Amino acid sequence: MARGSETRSKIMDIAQEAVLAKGFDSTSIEEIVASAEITKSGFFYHFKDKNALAYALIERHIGVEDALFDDLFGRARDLSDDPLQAMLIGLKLLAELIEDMPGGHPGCIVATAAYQDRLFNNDVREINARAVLGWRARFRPMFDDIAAKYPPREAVDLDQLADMVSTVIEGGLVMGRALANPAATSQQIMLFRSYIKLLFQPQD
Amino acid sequence: MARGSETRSKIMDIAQEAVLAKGFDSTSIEEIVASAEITKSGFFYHFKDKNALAYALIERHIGVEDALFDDLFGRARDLSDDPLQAMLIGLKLLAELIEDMPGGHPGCIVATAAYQDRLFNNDVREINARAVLGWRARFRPMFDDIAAKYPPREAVDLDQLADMVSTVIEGGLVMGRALANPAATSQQIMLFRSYIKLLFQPQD
DNA sequence: GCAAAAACTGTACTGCCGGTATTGTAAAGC
DNA sequence: GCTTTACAATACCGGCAGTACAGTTTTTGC
Repeated sequence: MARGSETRSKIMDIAQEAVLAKGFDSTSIEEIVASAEITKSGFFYHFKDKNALAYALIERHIGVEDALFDDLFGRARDLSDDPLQAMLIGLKLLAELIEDMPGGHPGCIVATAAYQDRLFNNDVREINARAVLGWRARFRPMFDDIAAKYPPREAVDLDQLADMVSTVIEGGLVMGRALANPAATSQQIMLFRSYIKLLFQPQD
Repeated sequence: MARGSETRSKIMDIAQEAVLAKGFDSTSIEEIVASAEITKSGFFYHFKDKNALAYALIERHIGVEDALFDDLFGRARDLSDDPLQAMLIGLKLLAELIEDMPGGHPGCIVATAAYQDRLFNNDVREINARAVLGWRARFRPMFDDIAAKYPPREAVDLDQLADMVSTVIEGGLVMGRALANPAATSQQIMLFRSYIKLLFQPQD
């Protein structure tokens, strides 16, 4: 029992590091098994193919990220009872968190999956979509609360606004990679925060 | 002269279609040469490796896109002398343009290149970075003009704001793919437009 | 009109990689 | 003590990027 899941997570750890550094397709199974000091048979015992590995990586990542976001926006909510202030604090904390992340954000895995669509099968695409919809489900109620208290100055669809969190992060990661500027993502999050402020905060 | 460049662009046309549909790595050279009715030797006569093909595709795409943006924001500028209004009109036109694009936006090529970083060599990464900086150079002066006339309500870095155009588009494309919703990108552009409006437009 | 360069064809091969197949085996659980 | 789990070992297939090299046609420059 213990032995099996240990090997499995060892494979996943090694794979995740390589995938974040080089991308999914340029990470070979043979390289992973060599690094994990197992044989190919061992790998295929745990994962029926490379898709299954991608699926497992994304699934695990979603869990970690959910816990992280629960903590982060929970703390923000502790710091202010006001839903708008809590959101602004949460976005600031998020920007700081991402900036401090060495070697980039694991969200790359999800984005990579989105772009290499045909490379993956339906299962991987579905769990990827579920992850994005999970973010929407997380942020939408927060924006509902904010909008209930502070009428937005512009008519906006709150689902689309919730999706903008993902958009800015994923887009920011792409920009960060393209420009070799790791700070890009957090800068873009701060701009989004500025938008939220202008959209909901009453003028003095 | 004519024959050579004809074959070359035929290869690129076929490759581009396949890359947009399936991604770069799952488009094989053998498949391209079969479709172009040439031999493998013919392909490698024009492109020394797959990197060179990617480079050529991105380079050509940048040219097309530049012309397209010149036209689009030129028309917007014709419709209004005010820099803010011109920007808002331009973003609206951009959102409509992207929405009407069947089969997604060619910008995918650039984003794919950013994400499959290690898959490509330095040349490809550099031209990709140049493309992103080109967008910044395009939008930054526009925001300078706007900010000179309408002082922004929030302190923002105008380079970062210019980069947000790219961010929202690239992020929107990722979201669109993940959710299988082609409208996502244009919706996100319209949210960015709403931000620009709130940031610069004087309150009544 | 002819030589040289450009634009290929044809064939054969290497090496990496994902995935399959099969046989065997040490350890854990019941 | 028998079965299941968790692998190891070896060998192989097919797809694909890229190379090598020799030969052939088409275009161009003089």
